[in-house]
Amino acid sequence: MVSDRSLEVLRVIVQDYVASREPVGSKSIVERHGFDVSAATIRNDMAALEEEELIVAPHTSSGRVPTDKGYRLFVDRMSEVRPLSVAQRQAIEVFLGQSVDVDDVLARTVRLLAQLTHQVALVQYPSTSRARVRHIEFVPLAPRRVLCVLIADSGIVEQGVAEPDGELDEAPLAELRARVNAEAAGLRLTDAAALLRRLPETLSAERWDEDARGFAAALCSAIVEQIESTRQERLIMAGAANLVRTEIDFTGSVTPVLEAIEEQVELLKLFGEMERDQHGVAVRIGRENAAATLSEASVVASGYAGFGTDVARLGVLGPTRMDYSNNMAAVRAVARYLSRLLGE
Amino acid sequence: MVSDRSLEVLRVIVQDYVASREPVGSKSIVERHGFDVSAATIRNDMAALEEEELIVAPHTSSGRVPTDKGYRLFVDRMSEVRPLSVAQRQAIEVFLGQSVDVDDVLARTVRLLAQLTHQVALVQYPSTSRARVRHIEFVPLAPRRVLCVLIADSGIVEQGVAEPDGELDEAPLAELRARVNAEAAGLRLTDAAALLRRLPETLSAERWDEDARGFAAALCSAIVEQIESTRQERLIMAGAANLVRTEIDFTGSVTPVLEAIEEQVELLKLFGEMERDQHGVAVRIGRENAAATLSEASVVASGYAGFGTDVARLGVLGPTRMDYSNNMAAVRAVARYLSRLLGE
DNA sequence: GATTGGCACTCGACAGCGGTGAGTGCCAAC
DNA sequence: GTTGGCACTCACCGCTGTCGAGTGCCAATC
Repeated sequence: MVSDRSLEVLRVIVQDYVASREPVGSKSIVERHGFDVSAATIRNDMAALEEEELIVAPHTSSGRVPTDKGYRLFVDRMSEVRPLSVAQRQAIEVFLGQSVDVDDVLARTVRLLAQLTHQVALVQYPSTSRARVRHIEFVPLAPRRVLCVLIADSGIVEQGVAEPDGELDEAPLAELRARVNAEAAGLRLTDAAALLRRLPETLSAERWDEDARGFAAALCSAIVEQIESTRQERLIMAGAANLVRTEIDFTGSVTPVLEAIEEQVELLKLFGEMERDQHGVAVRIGRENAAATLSEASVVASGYAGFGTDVARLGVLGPTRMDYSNNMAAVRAVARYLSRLLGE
Repeated sequence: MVSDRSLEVLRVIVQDYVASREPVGSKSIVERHGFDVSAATIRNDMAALEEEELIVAPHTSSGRVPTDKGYRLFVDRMSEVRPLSVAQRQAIEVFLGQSVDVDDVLARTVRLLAQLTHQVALVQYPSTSRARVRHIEFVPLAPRRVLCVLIADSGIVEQGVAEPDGELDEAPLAELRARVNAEAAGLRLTDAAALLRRLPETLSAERWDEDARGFAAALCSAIVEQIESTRQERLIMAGAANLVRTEIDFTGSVTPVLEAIEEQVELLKLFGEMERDQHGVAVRIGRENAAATLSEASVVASGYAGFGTDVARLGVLGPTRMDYSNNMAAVRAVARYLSRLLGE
């Protein structure tokens, strides 16, 4: 039985606790928030909230602290995601507006997000699992050295040098280039890899002798290698100092948390699982995270769109005691702006 | 007046203090290191070392701790940089051996270095200040959209999309490509940028009308932009958790240290100043660092060579109380291996 | 002259102790 | 349903006393 006023009490408990890091008591609630009831009444409400496991008292007779469940209710029902301030908006535009290449945009993005939220920011590199081939290019560098460039529609570019056994004139190289692009362009990267593995065999035997075919195979397999080694599953991080600053919110140490972030794999999995809610962002709170190391951490994330559909995710990570409203707003705004930028 | 035995005492003080983080006293020195003299004698030696400011006592009558000057003497005169263990060597080969592109190699390198040293590892992206143009490529993506790729001999590849006003057939585009490469290849990036700014004007007026010239100018300026925005001055970091683990070695907090690392600019400056010593690595200890935030930190760094001369530096950062021998050995070995890898 | 044992002294670490104050649960009264 | 009163709990703070590792100094010794 949780009354409306009780929910209001939960809200101020969350807000005050996030602001002060101190368990909040009934008296300070009525004093600081102009409730028209007495402290004893609030105590009754708090008892009800505790019954519902929305708050707990760290020790007998101390103020209350929100539980993960309490934060969850707060996030779902009570936090309006207020738009960013004008200054913050401008910061985004100024900070991201002048970048050229994707690496640079993402590096700036992650730093910006860390700055806006005062948390650790994470940006996943555009995933190639959904990305498609836009263009493949072969550039002769020297005899027996050909630069193979793969351009995906997520904007990423991979390159590598192939060292085929023989040589090939410009004309058949152009033919190969045309053929490869005609067949592979538009395919998903994984499909393109499969195609390229077979392609050399299908070259017409009249015009492609043994050597030329070997040459083509070398180039194709270089591209395949790039597809496979692509940085699809990579995260970049900024703002580690912010996490350390909140060290006190973690029992023990933040070391395992930082390690988990640097390991990436756990975070990538988590990013993959998260679903946007009605605000356009996804939030995982404390023990909602499967990983035990993250049981005192919350993650706010959103997908961002590249040249087509969502290509990857970005977000922030911090102690469960974080400013969800602000962080959700910042993550959403940055994701949107980044999408717009990459979509151009 | 520092005797030979006194230096030996300094060595064990450094070693024991690094190992235990506890100020080391005269008694434990004779006990644990088989000195053939009494504790009182060691105390006299310690008084001499203290006179020379090589060690200090944190409080009256507690064990001694090395000063920056003490560490410096240790590093310069007493630490033989012992080769890595076989297992460590193998780790390097396995970890780095299978990478394809430069981004990937460097990402692996920095993680490996963090793992080998248990410190924060830093790798500077190959500097372009000395790098030269290897190849420039223009790839038509769509009408009025041309991908411009710049390949430098440091191995880095920059790309961006130019959006010229008009259109151009393949033939003049090929001519432009040939011309640009003929003139720019081999130049330092900065010289190439200067050249490319002028180049469109020098195109023969007969075959290049107003529009075509504008088109060429758009492509050239895209390349110039890439040169200017190149990631020359970028650091990647790994092992932040290691720094946090050594938090106790920093008075106050590691937060400012982490911030300084993430800011990059101070570190890049520092990297730029460091000179290799006879071991092939450079070491900066505590207050030797100009930046006040790093006055309790030491940096061990080495340059690595790319396709020619030194292109950038890599190293580790940690508390002054670090295992210099091991870290110097690891940095040197990784730098050498990376150089070999990039030189191929 | 270098080395040694002895001795008084210093000082951080740790545990025990009581006072203080914010906060609680409960209850009877409104 | 709300309120004021009351006894109770417990973290926090500062104080105290003990313990032990380590020092500096000095006179005695090799």
